[in-house]
Amino acid sequence: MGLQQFDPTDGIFEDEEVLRDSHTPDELPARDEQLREYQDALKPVIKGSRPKNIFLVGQTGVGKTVATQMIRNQFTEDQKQYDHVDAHFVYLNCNNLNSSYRVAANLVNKFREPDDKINTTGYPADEIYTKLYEELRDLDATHVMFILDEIDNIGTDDNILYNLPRCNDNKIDPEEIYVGVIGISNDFTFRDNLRSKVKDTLCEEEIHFPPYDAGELKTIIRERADDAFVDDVLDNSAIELVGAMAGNESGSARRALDLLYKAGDLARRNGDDVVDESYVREAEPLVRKNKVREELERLPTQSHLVLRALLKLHETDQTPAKSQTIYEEYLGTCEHLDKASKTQRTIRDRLGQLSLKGFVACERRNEGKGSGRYHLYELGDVDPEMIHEILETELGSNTTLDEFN
DNA sequence: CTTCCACTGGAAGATCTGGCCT
DNA sequence: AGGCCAGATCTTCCAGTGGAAG
Repeated sequence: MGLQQFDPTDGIFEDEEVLRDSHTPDELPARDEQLREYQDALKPVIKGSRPKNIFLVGQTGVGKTVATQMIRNQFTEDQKQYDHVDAHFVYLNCNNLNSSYRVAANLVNKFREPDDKINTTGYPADEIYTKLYEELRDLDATHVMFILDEIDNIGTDDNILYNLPRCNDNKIDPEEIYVGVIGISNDFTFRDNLRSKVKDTLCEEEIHFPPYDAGELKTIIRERADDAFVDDVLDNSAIELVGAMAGNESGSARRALDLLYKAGDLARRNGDDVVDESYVREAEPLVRKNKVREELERLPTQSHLVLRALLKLHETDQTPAKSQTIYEEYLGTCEHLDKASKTQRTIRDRLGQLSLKGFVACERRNEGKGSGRYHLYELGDVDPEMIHEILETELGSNTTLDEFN
């Protein structure tokens, strides 16, 4: 059989990009109240006075980032008709930035050309702030609003959140530029762990984004599906089921759209021209499994080694096992694969992390005097086959290097 | 109620990497 | 080159823990 023609159309999707995370929709259903609050909170900026700091909280996939993009676009458009205000928005996703220092360094780079970026380590802490303030002074604008998405990543190191909202007090003349912060977090406890001074300034205006319920999710799905799918392809039963599933579980629109995309993808591969609820059912475990797989792959080498040791114990029916037993198996694994081994304490930390993520199940035992207190570990709710596969590629690839020596 | 086991997990600091500045 | 800086990861040390046994 010869090659088929390349054909941009398929029977299912009109524009599958619409279902992706990067897509900003024109409408944000069921978020009218939040959008109104958001606009109100930005009023001081359009008036040309000192901005308020804004804090958005809500779980993942409930529209915080999308709302911010929409508001930002609207604001940028509206301010064109006024001479007295020229606000810049600087967006930074703090994913993987676990300290104020790194956030500040990344903010500096937001103002710089690609060939002029600074490195994110090596400077004394206050120099980073000095550099940041210099960039701000050089900026030709009346306001700058820093949007710090997933700001909870910085943990308890809240320096940046202390300094930024206060830099108009001493570092930067408000005549030059006003500075405001918009913090976005999906961790509800984050705000409470901040120093109270920081909390008060950052959360001047707090906007809460609740999870979507099934009905709201269906509205969102219908809207997106209109652009994403070829007309009449998406069966109503699929919409109902995706809405119910995502609504039940997380209230996350992102999750609903992931599901919808996967269902469509399955139908396309199957050569079908209707996406109905059976495809959604088929898609659900695949979407979930994919998430787990990605997370497993991202684990550091030491965690992979620990998993490998545990997997071996699992296969020889020696689980659940004490950390001591696992450690001994781990030492054997390291030797076998010619990797440097770490101390027991480190491996205990790894086990703890694995169990937090749910890859490992942990049960505390206490047999009192004579046998003491300890933990028993076994594989968590993960398919051992999948762990095998992943370890093969992550660890096994190193052993094949031997051939080249 | 006290003892005591066999770990657990917090704290502090060592070591290594990668980068800045003079 | 040498001093300094921050992050990441790991080591060392050890007080603390919880509950059955005594």
